[in-house]
Amino acid sequence: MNRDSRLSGVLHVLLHMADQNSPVTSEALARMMRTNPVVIRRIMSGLRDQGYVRSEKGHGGGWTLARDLADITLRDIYDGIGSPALFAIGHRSEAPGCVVEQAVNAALDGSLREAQTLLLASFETVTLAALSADFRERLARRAPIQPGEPTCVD
Amino acid sequence: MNRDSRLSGVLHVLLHMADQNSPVTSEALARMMRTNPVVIRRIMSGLRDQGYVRSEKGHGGGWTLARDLADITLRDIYDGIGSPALFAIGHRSEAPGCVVEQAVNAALDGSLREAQTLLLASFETVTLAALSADFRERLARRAPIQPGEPTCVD
DNA sequence: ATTCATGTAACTCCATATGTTGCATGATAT
DNA sequence: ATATCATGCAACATATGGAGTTACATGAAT
Repeated sequence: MNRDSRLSGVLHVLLHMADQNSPVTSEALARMMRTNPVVIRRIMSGLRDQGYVRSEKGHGGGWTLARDLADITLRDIYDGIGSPALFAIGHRSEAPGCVVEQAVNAALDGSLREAQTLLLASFETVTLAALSADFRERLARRAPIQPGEPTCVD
Repeated sequence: MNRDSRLSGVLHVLLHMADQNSPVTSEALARMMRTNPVVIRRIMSGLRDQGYVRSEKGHGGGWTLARDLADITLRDIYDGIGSPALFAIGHRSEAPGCVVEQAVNAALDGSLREAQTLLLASFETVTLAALSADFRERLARRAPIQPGEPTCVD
């Protein structure tokens, strides 16, 4: 997986899970994502603790969605994975002694805070159901699909 | 210097340069930023090529601003250092074969593009002159300063 | 009991940013 | 002229963090 792609990766996993009616194993998800099962468990553990997904051990075990897709927004998932830093640019130091630095921080903070507010609000307007619908539409436009045919080659 | 702090660092350097009426050496700037002179030269080379600053060799050499502070915005500097990635979250892959991934990318792209537009527009409204004025105001509020006294301990 | 699946800690691997060294180039001072 | 000062730049070293991997424990279904 690329760098800084946890949110993207988790969304990918969740949508694939939504497409199944039985639990999906970490191994199966890992194959889809071209990564390691442990990585899947790692990025899903937060979402499990927050009640978005369930995991079960043993035969027939694996991961299942714990909520309706319509009740989960991108914002929920973003928070669920621990609200990682949104921006790649930031401060040199948090509490600078240098007054120049204080002025720079204040200016950047202002702009970044504004953008962050907008971005998170935007995340709140997108549900996983909407993403799934978009997915199905793209699929239909692309090619007819047979029941049981895999929808992911990545 | 911290990670992802080029913009912040460059702004810091520029404001300190603005405070001097003679060229400032990379070494002096490096001391202020607690880093290495070569790092300073590295992050300044782009700005020099774009005409925001000048560098001169030899005795009395160093860095000088090539434009009025009022004519430089945060956006200019951001572009000047090469328009680095703004966001810490992104795609798993650019041209995914998986339709699920395409839908995820499209959704994230929409939100991110929106936020990026706002952020860059915000950067355009802030001039270095405004930053410098803010710096002087903070300085005055803090403590009287003697002529020649250093204004930076970072 | 065996098999399957997750939970988790500890480790390796790797990409990237930063820091450092060394030397070439050019400008100024004496 | 020559010594000194400063940037320009390439090459290398180091540090950091994310991703991947291994190993083993736990618990559920057959």
